[in-house]
This record gives sequence, structure tokens and C-alpha cells, in this order.
Amino acid sequence: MHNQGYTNTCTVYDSKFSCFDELTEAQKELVEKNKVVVHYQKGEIVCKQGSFASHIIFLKKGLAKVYLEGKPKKLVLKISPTGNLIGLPSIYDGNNVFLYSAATYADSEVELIDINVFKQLIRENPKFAYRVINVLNENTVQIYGRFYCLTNKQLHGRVADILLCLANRIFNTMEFDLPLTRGELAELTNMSTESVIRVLKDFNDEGMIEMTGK
Amino acid sequence: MHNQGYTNTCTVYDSKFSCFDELTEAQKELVEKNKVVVHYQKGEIVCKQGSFASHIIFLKKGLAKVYLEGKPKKLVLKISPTGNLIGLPSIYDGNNVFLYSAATYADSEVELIDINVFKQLIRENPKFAYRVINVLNENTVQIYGRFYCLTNKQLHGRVADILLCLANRIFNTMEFDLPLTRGELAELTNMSTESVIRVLKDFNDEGMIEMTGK
DNA sequence: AGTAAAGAATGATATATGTCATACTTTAAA
DNA sequence: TTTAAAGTATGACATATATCATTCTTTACT
Repeated sequence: MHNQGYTNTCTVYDSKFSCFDELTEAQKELVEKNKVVVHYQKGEIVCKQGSFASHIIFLKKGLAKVYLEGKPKKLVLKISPTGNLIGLPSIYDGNNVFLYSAATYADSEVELIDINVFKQLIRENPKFAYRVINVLNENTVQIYGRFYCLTNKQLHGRVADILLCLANRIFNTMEFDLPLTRGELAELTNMSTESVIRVLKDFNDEGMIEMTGK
Repeated sequence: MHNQGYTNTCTVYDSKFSCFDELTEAQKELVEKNKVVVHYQKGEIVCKQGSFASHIIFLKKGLAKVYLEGKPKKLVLKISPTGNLIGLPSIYDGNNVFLYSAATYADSEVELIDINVFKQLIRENPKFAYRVINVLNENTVQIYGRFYCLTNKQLHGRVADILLCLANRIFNTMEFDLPLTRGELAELTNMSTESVIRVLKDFNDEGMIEMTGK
């Protein structure tokens, strides 16, 4: 095995923290009054990089990918499971724009919380703010690990990382039905579909994984 | 030209925000009392990834690179000029460890601020916390751009990005003495020294840049 | 000034990985 | 059930980029 970084390399970002439990009843009410629930079907775009960020997105149910737009291809930053916030980095003075796009991997339910309300909560509730900082930093760890992985590991390592990550964080078991196409895996690992196929075949041949069906 | 992302790709992270002006006099005093000033020579390590983060680092004077440790090579996350904080992502409950290493590019002066004092300030001054969030998010924009650049652009694009970035953010002019060796440029662009040399030569041959001396 | 060490330059070669073309298989839709 | 579309598989090939060996140049030290 080649290059081992010291850092975590998981793609799925599953936050330990929920900032909302730090809110007072009155503040929770404020959030309730200033949010909207929206349903998305699989594959739909939840927010678009560069567009005006009028709200923070709470993924109440579902699964989403968060990615940077780009030609010739996007770059997936992370997979966001249920319970995560999307759009936190848009809390940035002078430039209220989504830093990234997000799209659902499955039918999802989302709460849109007014960004100004969110900002107000930060400014009036320091514990909440502290939690938000924790969430942001947790996210940073994740992304840095992935940054290292995609820039310094090669095909086999990248695919192995993703598979392990999915097993640990999404399925919680080593045996699962892969709900992603090879093309989607390719997008996640920043490589070509053909390469994914070949690497998967190698793993299968070496007996590192078992594949049944597709 | 090949692949153009929509995102900023600069390596130098120069923050617009200083969180400290949001502090009260008493709080500023608290910081003064709980900080230590340390001098580093060029090339010295300011903080080490994985070590216990007992303090936040304020780069009072100098220039530093912030990078992830890794075999076979490190990954430079950003260049931090004077006035920036290093170690903010270590504010993360349960795991007070430096997420990255940092080393100076030049003789530098640094203020070490007790991390618990810093955390306390966040918890008791929401405006300060809000500023910290701004700084973190500003950093995130930067890193994401760089992430895209290093994963999806090729040699020539990456070198061009770095040169432009240095010109814009460090030297504020298009004509400057490059204080970095080809090897250091290679580290910044995540490529081999030889490739940097060749790309620079190409740029020179095409008349895109002028090189005099080394 | 002389010498060692570090950096720069360049060509030959190896390797990882993407691209393209084609065929096969599964899934979904008419 | 047939058909079309999407996904999977595989081989040949192209290309970007690293690696290695060697030489030349600059810098720094005694």
C-alpha cells in the first residue's frame, strides 16, 4: 500500500452536534415560524452554488451530496445524511451566496430556515454560536481528510476509502446493497467510470470484496 | 484552456475580518494576560498536526504555510500571511488537537492565546463568535477553491493560479522576486519539482511571464 | 578564493489514469 | 413481451505527469 495520510478520509459527513438544542423555547419558536418544509425527489437540486443564500437548509430526511460546480466536472465535497445542515458557510458578511451546490441522492425532506434569523440567533445566543462553530469545524476535519485523499491517493486507495466510509457511516455493516452506480462512485472519487469498474474488479479478484449481482 | 471552475482558487488566505475588535476592554485585557509572544525563524514548525492544541495562534508578523502531514508528501492547505489566526478549527469539543501543521516561510512573530480563554470569549461574546464564524467561513471558501484547483486542473493551470495568487495577495504587483524555490512551488501545487520547472519554462517561452535571474 | 551543498535544468523513461470504441447486461418503459 | 435506455464490462490507445539520471548553476560556508 502506498500513501497513508494521518487524516480521516471519509466522505460522509455525519455531525455529532445539533446546534438547535442550545436554543431557548422562544428561539425555537422563532425558528419554527421562519422555516418552510420542502420535499425533494431523488436527484433534485437543493441549492445552487452562486445563487443568493436566503436560507440555511436542514436535511430532515434523506441523503444529499454537496459539491462544487465546475467544468469539466463537479467536485463532491461530502455526502450529507439526515440531520445535517447545508449552507452554513454562507453565513459570511457581505456575500450571502451559496458556496456550493447540493442535490439529493434519495427522496428527501428539507427545512429551509431564514438565514437572517439564523444569523440573529448566533448573535444573541453564544452557546448556539459555539455549537455552530463546532459543526463548522467538524465539517472542516472531514473536508481536509477528503482533500488529502483525492490529491494524494491513487485509484485503489480512493475507492477503498469510499467503500469503507459508506459501510461505516451509512450502512453500519460490511455487507450492503450499493445504491450508487459506478458513475456516481466515479464522481465521488474524482475518477473515470471505467477506472472505478476496473478497481472494483481488482478488489473482487483479490478477494477483498465480494460482489453479487451488479 | 481546459477546465475552469467557478470558484476562487487562491492559496493565500488573507482574512478581511479581525475578530478581536469585537471584544470589550475587559476581554481584551483577558486576552493580553493569557497570551505569550514567541518568535520563530524561517522554516520552523509553529504547530504540529495531532498534538494537543492548548492555544490559538495569531500570526503577528511573518508568513506561514498551513499543511496536512502525510506520506509520501504533505498537502499545503493555505499560505497564511500576517494578521491571521492559525488553529481555529481546533475549537472542537472532545478533541482539542491541531488539525494541521504550520511552518514559517520567514522569520515570524506569533501570539499564543490560551484556547480555553478563546472558547470562553466565544461563549460570552456572541459578536465575537459571529466574527469567528465569518473567519472560518472565509477560510472555507478559500480551501474549497484550492481543493477544486488541485483535483481538477492540470499542471499549467495550477502553476498559473499560484503565480497570480502570489502577485495579487502577497506582492500586490505583477513583478516580484520569487522567494520560493521550485521545490516549494512544487509543494504548493502538489506536483514534482521537475514539472514546475518545465511549466515555468513553457510560460517563459510563450512570453506569458518574464524571468530574469533564477 | 575555493569548495561543498543546494537548487535549477533537461532528456529519457515509466506509470497511472483518462478516453474511445464496442459489446454485453440489466432495468424500465411502451 | 419487445424495445430502448442506462448501466456495466473490457480492450486498445493516448496522455499527463512522476521518476530517474545527469549536468549545469548558484549560493553559502571555511
